[in-house]
Amino acid sequence: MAELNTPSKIIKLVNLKFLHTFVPNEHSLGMSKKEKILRTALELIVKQGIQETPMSQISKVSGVAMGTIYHHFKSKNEIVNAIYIFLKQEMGNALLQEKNKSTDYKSMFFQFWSNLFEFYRRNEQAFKFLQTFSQSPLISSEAKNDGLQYYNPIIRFFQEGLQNKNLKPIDLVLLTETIHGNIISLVQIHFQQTITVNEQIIDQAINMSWNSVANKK
Amino acid sequence: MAELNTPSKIIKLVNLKFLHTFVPNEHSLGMSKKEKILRTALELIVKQGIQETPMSQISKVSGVAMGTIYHHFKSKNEIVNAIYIFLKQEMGNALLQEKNKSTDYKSMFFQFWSNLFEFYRRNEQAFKFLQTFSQSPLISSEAKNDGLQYYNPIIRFFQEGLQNKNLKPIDLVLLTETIHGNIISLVQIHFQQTITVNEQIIDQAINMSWNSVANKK
Amino acid sequence: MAELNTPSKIIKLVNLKFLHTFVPNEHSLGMSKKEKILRTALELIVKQGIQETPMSQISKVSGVAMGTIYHHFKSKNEIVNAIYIFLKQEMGNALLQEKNKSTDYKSMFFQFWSNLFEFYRRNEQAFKFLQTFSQSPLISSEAKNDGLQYYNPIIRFFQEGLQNKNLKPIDLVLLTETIHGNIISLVQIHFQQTITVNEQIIDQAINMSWNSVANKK
Amino acid sequence: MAELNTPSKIIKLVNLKFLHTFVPNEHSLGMSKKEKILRTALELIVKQGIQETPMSQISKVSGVAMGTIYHHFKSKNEIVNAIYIFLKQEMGNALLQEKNKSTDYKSMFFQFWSNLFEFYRRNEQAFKFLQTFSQSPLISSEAKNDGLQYYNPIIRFFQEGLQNKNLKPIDLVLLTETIHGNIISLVQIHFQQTITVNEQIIDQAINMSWNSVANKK
DNA sequence: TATGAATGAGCATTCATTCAT
DNA sequence: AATGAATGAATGCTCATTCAT
Repeated sequence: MAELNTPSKIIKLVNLKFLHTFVPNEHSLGMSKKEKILRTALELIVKQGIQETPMSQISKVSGVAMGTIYHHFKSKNEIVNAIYIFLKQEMGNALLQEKNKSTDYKSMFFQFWSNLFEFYRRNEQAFKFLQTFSQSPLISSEAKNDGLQYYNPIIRFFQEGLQNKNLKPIDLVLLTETIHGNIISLVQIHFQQTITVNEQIIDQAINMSWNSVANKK
Repeated sequence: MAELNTPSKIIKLVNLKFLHTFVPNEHSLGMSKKEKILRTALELIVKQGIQETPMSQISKVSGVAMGTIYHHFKSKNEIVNAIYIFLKQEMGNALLQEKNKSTDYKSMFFQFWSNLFEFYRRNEQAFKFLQTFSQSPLISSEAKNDGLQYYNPIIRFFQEGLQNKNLKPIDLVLLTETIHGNIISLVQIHFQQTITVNEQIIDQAINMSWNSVANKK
Repeated sequence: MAELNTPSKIIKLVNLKFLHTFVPNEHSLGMSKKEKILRTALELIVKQGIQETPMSQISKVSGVAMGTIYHHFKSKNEIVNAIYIFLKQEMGNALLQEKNKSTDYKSMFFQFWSNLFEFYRRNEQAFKFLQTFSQSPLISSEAKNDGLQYYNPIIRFFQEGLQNKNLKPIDLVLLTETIHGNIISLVQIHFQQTITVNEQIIDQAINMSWNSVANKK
Repeated sequence: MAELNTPSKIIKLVNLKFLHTFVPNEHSLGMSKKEKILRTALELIVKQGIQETPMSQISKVSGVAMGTIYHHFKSKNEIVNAIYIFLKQEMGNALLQEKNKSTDYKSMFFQFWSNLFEFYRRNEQAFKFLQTFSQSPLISSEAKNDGLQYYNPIIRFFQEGLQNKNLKPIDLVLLTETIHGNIISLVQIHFQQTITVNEQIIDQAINMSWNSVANKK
């Protein structure tokens, strides 16, 4: 871990960005109605589930009238999809943050891994939302396809590793899904609080990932 | 993989068991009402989601009257919990099937891995149900606790591996979650059908898992 | 009051009678199924209301199977009517108990008054049931007509009082309903426990009734 | 009776008031939705009983959609309580109407008696509703407590009568309940139509009440 | 843009009654 | 007589969406 930049700074940026991304009107002092709706919906849906979150509650908690919500979004489903697309973007941004200048493959692997882990850790709602709804039929295939693009940098990174024999010859899809799964596992442990996820645990986890794919020459 | 027994036979047994476990009345030739309800509910819930599966549909599809469903189960929720508990049991049984007589640690690791993977692969509904509802607040904590016990054999197996230095010194929780996550990842690839999961892919996947934890002496 | 027999002895007789009236089979050591059903229904209906007392609960609490209940009674309604008829009979019996040998009109008035009051006081369930369902359309008009006959002795007693100028010239229906209402009022005070209904209060109450109708010559 | 104002005019006022009390929006020409719901519910519940009056029927008969009913009232129960509270208010108003300027105690007694009798007689639905549900556990204790206050003027009037020896020394609770019971009895006779309740009968009834409590000096 | 009252189809659940044993 | 599993119509209530203002 010593050679890695701590991801905390990166995430702070991400979080600040998060705070304002929903705001289309940069002149408004408060949040735009649209942002209020999305924030409230995300919070309530993660806490309660989609079916357990009536539009009336989103209206009440956000302070935006029912009719206004429907002015901005065609349906409840559209809100869910809007949240999904936004969070995927955020995740994509987090992945690329402060990429280590080093061209050392292992360092870059650690950087990616850490970026994604920290993004999820810092954005519990985002993590839970994406975990719950990534597979859901509620999310349109357009939104899903749109979301896939953000993995492209990683996929390219893995392809490069396979070509350069930094990685063992493993099917690209298997490689991607497994490493992503490893990150998810650690995030889940973190939020379940079964054990405290400290630097040592993170270190163990990243190294498990690395050892599962690294081509020891 | 050559040294591993194919798990397909095991799973067939499990499935047969599955067919009859719900049947309390050994004299009945067909399925008991209770079994019909649970099977239908599992099928519909996996396909459509819980909220999208009205009790009236479970009644119609299963051919069991509404009132009869409520004679056997207190609520829709209780049905979901009953399915959860049953599937966890099945999973627990699958884990222990045809345990290789070999005391070679690696072989046993492969056996466990394969058992669980094959169980999920052969029981798509079980997999999707457990993926979707394992985290859900709909499942009572009693049911969840009950479900945890079935992992005990694996946990003991990992503890033993740590003690005997078969495994690298890794936190036990991290170890368990990560390996389980690896299996899940492969199952998901299988069901998404992005690529065809053949013996070679399975072999790569198990070896990724093994390499991530094996203590190369 | 001094010249009146204490009604307690009377009521004890009534109660004993009550205990056995439901028992058609005098050889049975326990209660008959029919009696168990009626007793349980009375208790539950008074406590919870009719709609809040499902047949299934009557079955469970009485220990008599659903089918058996329907063997003895055509419907839930029939149970309610059976209870009504039985309780009216009991009331009728109570009215006539230990009638004072004295032919003094006032004494006899006091006797009637006291008999009815004590019957209600000793049989809370009977009182509440009759109060609630006497007006109810659930009770068939046959049952209601049947119930009316038990007031005949009182009606005759009042007619006699009117003829003999013991009573003021008051419409017979008004007379009967008002005096009965007076008794009901006292019973209600007793069960509401706003005040403790002791001998003095009872005395005041009977005298109010008497003063409202007595022809002071 | 000659010295008493006929209460009919009073009641007409009450009824007019009744017509408009439910209307919160003074600009609406017709009844408010809320009023339509309450009126319809009162009518149907009195005619059929609570359990026999489904919300769907209230919706259909009132011409207000189901959802709208639940927009205004949290539950069926809340509707029942709203009706109860409203009717108790009406009764309270009726009690105080056109109070005779005379300070003659007997006249005032007759006035109160007549006011309450006429209110019930003119408002059959109110009478039946209150008779049926005043004891019911469906009515919240808050509503019941709220309802009690409307009897205060009468209670004070009786206390005064006891102090001034206009009335015999009778327990206040007994006094109140009995006189109220007498009124109820007459109203019931009226609605049962066993006999026609004309001025003469009313006169007899009030005098029975008065004779039962008056202190003949 | 914004509001929130109004809509009504849809759902989980209940319960009187039946019937095979 | 007795049993209790089975039935399914009926009910209270929810909630995504519309629309008049």
